[in-house]
Amino acid sequence: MTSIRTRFAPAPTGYLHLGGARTALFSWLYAKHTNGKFILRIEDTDRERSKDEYTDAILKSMEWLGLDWDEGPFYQSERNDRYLEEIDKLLEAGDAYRCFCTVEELEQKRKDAQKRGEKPKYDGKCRDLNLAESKEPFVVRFKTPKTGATQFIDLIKGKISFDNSELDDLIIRRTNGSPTYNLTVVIDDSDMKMTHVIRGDDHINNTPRQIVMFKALGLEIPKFAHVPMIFGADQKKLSKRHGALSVTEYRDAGFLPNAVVNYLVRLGWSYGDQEIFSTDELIDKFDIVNVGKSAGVFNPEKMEWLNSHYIKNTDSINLASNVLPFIEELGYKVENKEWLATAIDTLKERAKTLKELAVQGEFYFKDDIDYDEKAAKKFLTEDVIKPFELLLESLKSLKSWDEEAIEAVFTKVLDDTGLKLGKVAQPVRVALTGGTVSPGIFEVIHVIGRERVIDRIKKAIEYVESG
RNA sequence: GUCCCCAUCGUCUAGCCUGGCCUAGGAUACCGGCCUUUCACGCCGGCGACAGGGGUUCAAAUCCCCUUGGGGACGCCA
Repeated sequence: MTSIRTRFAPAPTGYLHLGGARTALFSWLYAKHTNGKFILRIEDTDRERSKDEYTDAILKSMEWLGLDWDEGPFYQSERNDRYLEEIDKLLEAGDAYRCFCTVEELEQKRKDAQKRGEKPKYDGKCRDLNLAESKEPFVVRFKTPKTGATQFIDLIKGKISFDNSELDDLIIRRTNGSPTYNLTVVIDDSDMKMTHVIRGDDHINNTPRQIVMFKALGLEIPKFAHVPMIFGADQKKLSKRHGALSVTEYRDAGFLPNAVVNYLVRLGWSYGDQEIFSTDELIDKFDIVNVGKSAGVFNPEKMEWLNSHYIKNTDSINLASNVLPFIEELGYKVENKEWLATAIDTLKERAKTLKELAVQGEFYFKDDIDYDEKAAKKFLTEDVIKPFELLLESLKSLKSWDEEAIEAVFTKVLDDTGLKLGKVAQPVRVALTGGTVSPGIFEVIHVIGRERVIDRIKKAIEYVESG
């Protein structure tokens, strides 16, 4: 049995978005699962809209997601001669012909057809004229069979059939001489020996057109698997209107690649009731037969939930490098990664994104604490001077600076003052963090460190005394 | 409009192929409780779906047909 070869073939006309990423992921997983090869191909035949900037972004996004390719990236723009060669063959064999109809003419015919309630398609005016090359601009069209039907077994959708009468003679070579998508895909998928074409189901309508060309060129037809679309909350194909879309945007918002992959894979694919999958597990368990037929709605909350899961379950020391950029974005510098990891330990149960984590831990990184007005008014009152002074004294001389010892200090102060923990902890929290919400107070004290804790408590006392 | 595809909680889904174990399971979101020094986490509980109608069958979420609804494609874009 020949080994399986799949591909991802984006057009560099935009950033890699969630839908494309999922298609790439399915394709990649299927190749990995079957011990096959995953090929990356950049479909940049549309010179007007293709941009290097997008190609770079797509490659970066794939790398970030961990979707590595075995061959490529191949660029269609570099394979022009190959396409023209096949077009000539088609022309010679009478399977294609030159068409001199103008754009305006075609536009008008489309409108008329629409008016008559028909599917707008080329009427075949030049089909049997056998026109030779001339100075007039022309395109080359593929001569689609007029009768019969073209069908294929889609690995996801099942049997799909089109009447050939539905297909018109599509353009395979533009006036400017460049080849078009449906032809280049066929040649590339054949040249690159693809066994499985896994792509978005917006390509279902292209499939019969490609199959007739595979046949005309005498090429082997690959298997097809059309994965359903991802919709926005309005049930419409995911697009710019739906807000954050591109993979890089999620990276910059503080998502972990594992979380994005895990979310994407579970949208349209399942393995019983399991929700959390490691990459190795996915490679082991992924199969096209478990991909659903229907479109899925993108649900940001569930992706956040997965992200928080992965944040909680990643070692803080590993998380540190991922968090650093977000801390820097807030304008702080952190040199000591070990220390940062201890801070992250206290924050990661609470954050849905790395960005959130950095913001919630801001008091760890900044020098001067600004009090939240309400919090200060409520908690930094005369009553706290006494316990604060007691705390200061004990903390200054505390032998081992660990959470247990710090807790013991509090217990002692509570005993001496007869106050309840809440009465002391909240004011301390405000003194140290500026607000009323933070990780556990003993961990906070531990992480902030003796010098800065003492400094902040002193400042709080001064604040109270100065009214 | 024409062709193609799709249809289980708000959302992602299990179950469907190979009818009975489905009083339809899980996850997320939401609501409530417990835990608790705050907020979270965690744990426990609740809410909530087989689009409708016909068949076939002793029996249908599961098989067949129709209707309805939704989406996609109809480019010298990919």
